Amino acid sequence: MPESRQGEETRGRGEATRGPSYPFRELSERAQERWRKERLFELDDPMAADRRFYCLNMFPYPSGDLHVGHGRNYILGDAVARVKKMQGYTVLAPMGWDAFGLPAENAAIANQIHPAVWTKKNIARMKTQLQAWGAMYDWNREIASCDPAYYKWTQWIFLQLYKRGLAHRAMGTVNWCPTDQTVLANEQVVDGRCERCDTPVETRELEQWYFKITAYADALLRDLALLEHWPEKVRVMQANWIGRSEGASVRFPLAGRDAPLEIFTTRPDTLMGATFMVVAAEHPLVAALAAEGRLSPDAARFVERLKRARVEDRFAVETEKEGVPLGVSAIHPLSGAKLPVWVSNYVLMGYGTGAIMAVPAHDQRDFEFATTYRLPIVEVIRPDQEPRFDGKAAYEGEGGLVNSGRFDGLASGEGKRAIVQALEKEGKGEARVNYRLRDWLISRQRYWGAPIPMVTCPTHGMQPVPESELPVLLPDQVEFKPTGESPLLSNEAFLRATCPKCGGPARRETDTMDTFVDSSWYFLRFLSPKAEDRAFDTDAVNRWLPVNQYIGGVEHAILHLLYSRFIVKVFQDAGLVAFPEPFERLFTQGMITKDGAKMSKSKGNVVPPDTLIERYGADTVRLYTLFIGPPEKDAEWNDRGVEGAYRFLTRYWRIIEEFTATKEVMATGKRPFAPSGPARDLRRRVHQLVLQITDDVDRFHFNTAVSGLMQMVNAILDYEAAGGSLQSPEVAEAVDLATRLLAPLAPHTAEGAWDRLGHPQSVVTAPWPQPDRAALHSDLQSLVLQVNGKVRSQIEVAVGIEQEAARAAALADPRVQRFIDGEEIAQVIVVPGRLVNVVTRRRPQPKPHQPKP
RNA sequence: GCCCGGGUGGCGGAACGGCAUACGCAGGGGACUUAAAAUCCCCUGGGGGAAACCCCAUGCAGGUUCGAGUCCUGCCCCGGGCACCA
Repeated sequence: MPESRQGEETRGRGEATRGPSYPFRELSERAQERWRKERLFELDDPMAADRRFYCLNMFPYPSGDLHVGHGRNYILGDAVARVKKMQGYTVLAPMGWDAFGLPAENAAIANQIHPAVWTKKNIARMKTQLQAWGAMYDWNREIASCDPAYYKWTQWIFLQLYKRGLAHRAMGTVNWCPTDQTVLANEQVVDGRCERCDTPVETRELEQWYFKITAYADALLRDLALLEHWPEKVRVMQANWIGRSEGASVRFPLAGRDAPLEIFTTRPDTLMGATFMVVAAEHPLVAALAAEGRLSPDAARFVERLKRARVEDRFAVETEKEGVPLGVSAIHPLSGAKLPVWVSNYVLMGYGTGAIMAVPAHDQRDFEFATTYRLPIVEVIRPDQEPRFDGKAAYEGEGGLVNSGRFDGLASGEGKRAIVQALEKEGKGEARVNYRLRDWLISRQRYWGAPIPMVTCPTHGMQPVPESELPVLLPDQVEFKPTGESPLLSNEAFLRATCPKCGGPARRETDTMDTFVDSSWYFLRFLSPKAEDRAFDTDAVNRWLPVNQYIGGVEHAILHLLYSRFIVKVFQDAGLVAFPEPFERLFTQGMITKDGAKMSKSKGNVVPPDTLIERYGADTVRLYTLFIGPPEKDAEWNDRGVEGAYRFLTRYWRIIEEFTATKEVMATGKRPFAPSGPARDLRRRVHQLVLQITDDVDRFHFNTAVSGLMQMVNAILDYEAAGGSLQSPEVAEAVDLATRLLAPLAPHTAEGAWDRLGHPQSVVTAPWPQPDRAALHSDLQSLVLQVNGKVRSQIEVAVGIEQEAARAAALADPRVQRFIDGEEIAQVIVVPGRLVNVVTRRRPQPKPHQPKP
């Protein structure tokens, strides 16, 4: 659609506009050019900096266009970086690209464009957008995870984990996305669906690569306590995901078989109430029975049906509990009773051992199953009071042990200890901590990722590629077909490798790594982004990390943040870093919605920043984005609201222009002055706002910081309207303070203003203002007068008034007297400097009431 | 079911236990203009009143307190996370 001709001629808005405006285009261009030229955001020597602040936005996936919702993340980060810089820190604020991943490959399949080309194009586009916002990153440190210079070190990290026994290949039941034609990590399955494309996930038995994150389950859980500056919500989510539970591991011998059936339980106190056993369809016992031909046709059919079912149906809570007996008996380890073993859909292979002891009296799931299949139910826990087991539902609480032989009479806690002890003595079990966390499945049957640096030799088997041969380069020439096999299989030259042991021909691993491996260490790379001889500089990262402020979306609360913590812990154990956690402070910003929904192309509610920046300037968009609401909360975008921010900047700029009309005032502004009356009131207000805004930005309350700046500008304009001169020392001071406070939020405008105010240095390097205590001082203050807690009057009194005097003044106030007339004063509360509350003894009769019509 | 958030004008939201509704948007009225836009000024929670002023209102019901949007108890609703986790 052709743009209006007028839009080109006016410097302000797209429509024909006269009247006051401000030259935002010119200001933006000049400011950005200056920042680049003066290299104000570049860090030359990481080891030289003294007061350091590492401010990091989660690096984006280069999907194409950014919208204003993304902008919130970068604007926040940029504002924080600028505030810290003005507060005297050396700031590191780098940016990069999480550039491997499926969308690039899907674009390749759909449009015959190479993923590398598609990605590069998107990076260029998004970089332009980030710069248009005025977000200033140290572009000298830009990295992209698809760059061989980067993924060489992702591969190196794989080898370090392999060396430490933390990377292994294993057969297992894995999540399979039929649309993306690849396996998924547990963390990438949401409600039984692929987190990326929402396709119901299936399971497959495949051999895959895993990182042993479970070895760090305990440390990852324990060190959440160190993350006091993380949102509580994120810590809770991670703790739930790790899912630690204490209990016991118990081995039930199987009649006629060597291997016992091992189970995990959190309730060893209910052991004597176990009346049957249940295993998952994927349990090795089922496979063994099948192999021996001892699986009944019924059981075989049942197991097959379960394995084929979609994950979302199979594991939904509402799904009916179904089962089939396996015809095998387990021997109770303490009572020796024979317990039938069943296979059922309600036991999951992915948790514990994939087998349970069923205690129907004290577990609702077991109870439902026992009821359905008429299996015996034995009550073994009986509390002193109701509720207790009543035969209608399981009693899941604690209580005294009954029907438990020699354990009768013990309380649950004692019973747990006693039973575990008895099991240990018999060699049938022991206390055990179990985690919900599974190992991290990192191999993907896709092209656009870092190749896993392994080869298979016919004689020496699986061998790691020597570090000296890294990177294993991703070949350009492959066929992109959604076959479910890695496209790398189509490149013969890539497949040919040599065995590092014998030098003979070997076959290269064709799986690539999950992109979350790429992003679990990038924050370390920024300190030495171009280093060719190491992944990162240990001295530099030890000096700069943990990241002081990490900013990103809450959608990464588990995946990226857990993986990064894991990798850093591995590095700490390997002596590569000297800190236990990568991110000191985490801020998760809320989503920006439009028409009540998350912005997406398919919904057609995306607000692109480009036209807004064109029409109102980057600073307007920045200010509105910060003003829209508390940054941690979701907010609804309102195009009209943008105009409010624009009007504010226009008013501010008018002051700047009119003020600088006479520069001599600047000189007087520097001189000490003790104004009185309106000038003094203006100073007090302005310095109060300095205090408030400083507090606001320190606490990430950017919405109220913007509001504070609006109030400051309103105060100056009110001062002028009341007859005050803009060419006055008090306005000179107000303008100076407002400009510095505005600098992190609307940097282009503030930069231009700072220049007009006669400063040779950029406002980026100006010091953050301090309020003048003397200016804050006042001789008079208002005292709120209440009667029985209701505000009835307000008086002006001298600051520091004695309590007794305040009390007397309150009681003397005519309006107060009207309300206490004839009533006895019970009490007078004086809050110094704030209020006086006169409390009367209430009259017994109610106040006269208006009769209803 | 369990664990986090949250519920304040027409809307986004503000408020160390102390003047609820700051700031902005929208709306109404006015000034300027041939007119419109832009800009500027005034009004704008509900009810009553000519006015002074009074009453009511922060999801609901209680409680603590001289005083509660804020703290406590119980509920309702909305958003998010986890979930046959043994």
